[in-house]
Amino acid sequence: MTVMETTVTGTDTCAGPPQQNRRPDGQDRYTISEVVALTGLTAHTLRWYERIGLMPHIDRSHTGQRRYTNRDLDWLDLVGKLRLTGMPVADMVRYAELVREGDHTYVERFELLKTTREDVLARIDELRGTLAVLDRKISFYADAGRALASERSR
Amino acid sequence: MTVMETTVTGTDTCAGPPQQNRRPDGQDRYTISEVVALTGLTAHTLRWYERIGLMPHIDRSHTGQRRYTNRDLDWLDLVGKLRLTGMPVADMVRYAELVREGDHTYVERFELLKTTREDVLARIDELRGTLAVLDRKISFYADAGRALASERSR
DNA sequence: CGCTTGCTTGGAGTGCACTCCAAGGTTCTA
DNA sequence: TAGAACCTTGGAGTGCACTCCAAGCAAGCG
Repeated sequence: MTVMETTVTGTDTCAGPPQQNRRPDGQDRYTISEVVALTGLTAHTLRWYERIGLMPHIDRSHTGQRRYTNRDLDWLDLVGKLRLTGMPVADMVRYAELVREGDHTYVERFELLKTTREDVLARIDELRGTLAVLDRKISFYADAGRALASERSR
Repeated sequence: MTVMETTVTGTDTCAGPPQQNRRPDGQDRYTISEVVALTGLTAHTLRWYERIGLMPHIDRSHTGQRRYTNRDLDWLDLVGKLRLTGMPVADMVRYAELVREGDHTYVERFELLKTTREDVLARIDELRGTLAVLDRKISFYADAGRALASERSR
């Protein structure tokens, strides 16, 4: 047995803080509307994620309705975070493919995450730059406002 | 003469750091391709900005070609910063309208800038949150990689 | 059982921010 | 003065990330 089999295979979760409102593993078969409530995504979006390969194939009830597991919710949490970074959906799909392809893709996943991290840092810097401009203009308007007020009170 | 007339009317620039590659005021009549070179925007986008009211009407040569001024470049710099904040174009158009409408809109402009500032701060926080998740996953992959390497060397 | 609410599908539609096109006039350099 | 490069317009097209639709089956309740 290799290290990869025990540590990287399958889940790719390396779970974060424990999630609220979940059922214990074993009874974790959520309907799509429960997942809507838990994630804030729409049912449309959940089905669309599945169609484009951003989700694994979701388990189905005997009549064909989707039943999501805790693992699916973990994956959606990660996708949510990646989406917040501004990562394009196509890149997230690529990451999902790498996970599905198995252990031999772990270097590529690692690189993808590091690149994303750099992008986030760059974006934060960019935003700090805009903040400087914004603050300059805001204090300009504040000064103008104060001057106007003293003008009025004369 | 009111304070507003001298400080807020017209330019709305409250200039930032001096810009490179510009001609002195008075000889500032740039063609669209010069503005493309200076701003990194495309000519299409510059014309589109004008059409939707994000730019004031640009001065024209006697044959109808656009001639941009230093003031137009200042405005484009501000628009670029606002765009970097993620502000929707429609909101930037709204801001441009307020500037055109004159001094009595200055409170609304002030509020808009402060709201934008709050949005930027929130976005930075959000990105910091994603950074935490990213760092956790990255160190997970790094550990898996190191473990695999020592496995191989045995 | 009937009723309401929920879930299914493929495909079409939406909103945003550009991006490009055709057909023709303008400006510059040799 | 010829040719290349640049500029003009309205309107159509693009790519992204959803978002919605119609028509029909499924689930839960009195």
